[in-house]
Amino acid sequence: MTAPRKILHLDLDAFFCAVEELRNPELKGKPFAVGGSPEKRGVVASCSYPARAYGVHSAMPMSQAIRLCPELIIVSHSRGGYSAASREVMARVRELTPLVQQISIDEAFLDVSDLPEPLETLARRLQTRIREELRLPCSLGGATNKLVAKIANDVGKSRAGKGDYPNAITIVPPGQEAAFLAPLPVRALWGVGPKTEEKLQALGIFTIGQLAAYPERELGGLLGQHGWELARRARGIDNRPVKAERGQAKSISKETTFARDVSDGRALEAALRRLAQDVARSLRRKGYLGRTVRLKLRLSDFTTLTRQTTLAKPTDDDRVIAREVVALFERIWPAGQPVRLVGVGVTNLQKGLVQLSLWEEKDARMRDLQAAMDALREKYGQNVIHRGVDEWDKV
DNA sequence: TCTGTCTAGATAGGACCC
DNA sequence: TCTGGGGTCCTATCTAGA
Repeated sequence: MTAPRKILHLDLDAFFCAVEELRNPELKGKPFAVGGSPEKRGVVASCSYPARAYGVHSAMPMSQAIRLCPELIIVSHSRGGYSAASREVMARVRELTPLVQQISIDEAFLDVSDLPEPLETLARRLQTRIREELRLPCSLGGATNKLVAKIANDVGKSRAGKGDYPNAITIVPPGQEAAFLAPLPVRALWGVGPKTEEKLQALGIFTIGQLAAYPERELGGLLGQHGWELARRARGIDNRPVKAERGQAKSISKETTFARDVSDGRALEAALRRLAQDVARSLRRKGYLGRTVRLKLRLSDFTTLTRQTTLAKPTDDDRVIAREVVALFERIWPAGQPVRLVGVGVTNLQKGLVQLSLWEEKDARMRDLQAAMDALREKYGQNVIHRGVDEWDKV
């Protein structure tokens, strides 16, 4: 019989807020939220624990957050700097074990089965190091699998005292998985969102224990493959490995919500072209080509339409993506209908060797042009610059 | 040549996650 | 009264070709 695995789940507490406090210590102890502005229909990306005491939570519309907490300080999340802090944390995590699966900017799973120390000791050591070296608070959950480790962490954080960072450590011993999960609401289970919760409640299932006791076959009949999977998870069974390598991206997209709904066709088309440019730039930066171009439209009543088209050849070209997405838009937009959000995405990705060389060639030509401009500037002075910019645009 | 069946791929939408 | 952005995965339906 193999020994049970030892898995840790690390979550940086109110990560964006913690980074903002490092940048501006005056925020400490005050109710503040990082996110978009209420005028631009922004939502809360992260909020401080004093703000949470007012009922503010992430994903809440910022306008609603302000109503709940009128003295709420809003910090724009466009200032960035979070990735650098995240990299610092992950570097320390990888010093403990190379078996790290980073699942978002502020979360990771660690497989520490090969280390001799107990989970709690390892969790405490990592937490102390991140706090002392980076001044960032974090919580950890530990168990024999990823599912239970994550839920343990969520439970530990929610049980911590309100008003300050939780800095929690919660370990579920081997064999105790199902008993630990049983009293928790089904919503705590990975893969149960508002819709599935509603369906389960209609069956009289409110807790994970009730879900575990429910006939598996009936769940499968009601929810398909998802039902079978939930039945296993409810018993604390999860054999998924901690995947240290990051898989290849499946899609790249950009979208924008207008501050006010837009019904002017030309303005919408211009927004789509800008997004197509952003997507193409992102593809090139990451070295991908995409073959399927996807349009997303959200109307003022929140109905969301998507249309996609598959190209004969994969691309990372702004003009091709813009052309396709505008054609899709013209096909489905009921002229004059107010639009709340537009999005452009590319799927069917592959690594872009051919196109990349074209861009490299373009870069080389730009470098040549730059060298020529420098030489001219040296010879004739600054007045050659405008001519040079025209040449640049042609490239 | 026409029709039915099967299958794979494309498409659209939904649910969920952080 | 409101409901972001960037992803992944799943399912139902449509369609084209064998």
